[in-house]
Amino acid sequence: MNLDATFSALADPTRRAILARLAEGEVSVMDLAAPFALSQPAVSKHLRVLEHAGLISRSRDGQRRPCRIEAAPLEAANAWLERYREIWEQNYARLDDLLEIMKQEAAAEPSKPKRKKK
Amino acid sequence: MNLDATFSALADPTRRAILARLAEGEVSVMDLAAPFALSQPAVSKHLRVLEHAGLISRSRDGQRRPCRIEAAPLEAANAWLERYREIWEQNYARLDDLLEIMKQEAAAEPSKPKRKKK
DNA sequence: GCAATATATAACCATCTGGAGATATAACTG
DNA sequence: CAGTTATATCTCCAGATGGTTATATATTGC
Repeated sequence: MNLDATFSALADPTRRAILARLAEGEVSVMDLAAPFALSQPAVSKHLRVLEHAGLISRSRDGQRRPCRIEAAPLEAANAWLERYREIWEQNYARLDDLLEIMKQEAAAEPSKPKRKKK
Repeated sequence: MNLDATFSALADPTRRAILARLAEGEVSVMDLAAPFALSQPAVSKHLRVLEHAGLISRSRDGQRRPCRIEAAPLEAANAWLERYREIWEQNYARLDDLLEIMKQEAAAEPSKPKRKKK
């Protein structure tokens, strides 16, 4: 489960769209390619990137190679991001604090107070 | 808030390490560069990528340009991933189901039963 | 075996990326 | 002003990326 490969694979909008499509179930390569103004080899390349990142797996159904989403790398990416959750929540907390302070200042003194220049 | 730029920025281990460092507070470029076997220009390039993705901002402190983490893009990335949460949770549910079935089959019949082919 | 369909691979191209070293800019220090 | 420190920018390079067209492979159906 390689975060480099995972985030790199997710950095392309075509590949994110492919994953969105696969979230609803298995889809063949041709069917995946249809919505895009892309050649079939280009789509195959994207699928190879996704497969290499472990984000999809493929089976065999006649001549089709249906793709299936594999969520483990997404979960790993989520776990990485989770470590930063407190930061953005903290930022909201700070914003709330700031808004609260501004409200109090506005109530205490309607004129614009000079800011300390640090 | 551009997911392409965000995921692309997160795809590099040096940049993820930089973010991890910044999670603890503002750090100057030299201090950020110290742990890496990288030239200063290389670190500046990484910082430019992070800044372009909105993942960091920079202020001025004398000759220093301290970097600060900006969590908004991380939150956006998290929101994108969140849409797939049910998939990996579902996969665990399926795995649990499968293990349960295998256990029952093993209990019912010790020999290897033939799998239905699709 | 042959044609058709689905997919993969090859060869090529333009652009991007991550690194380097050298140099420029900006701000402090004397 | 001159020297030092912090950072940015320029130029160069090798390799990756995303696209193309052409071609190869695999599977089904006759």
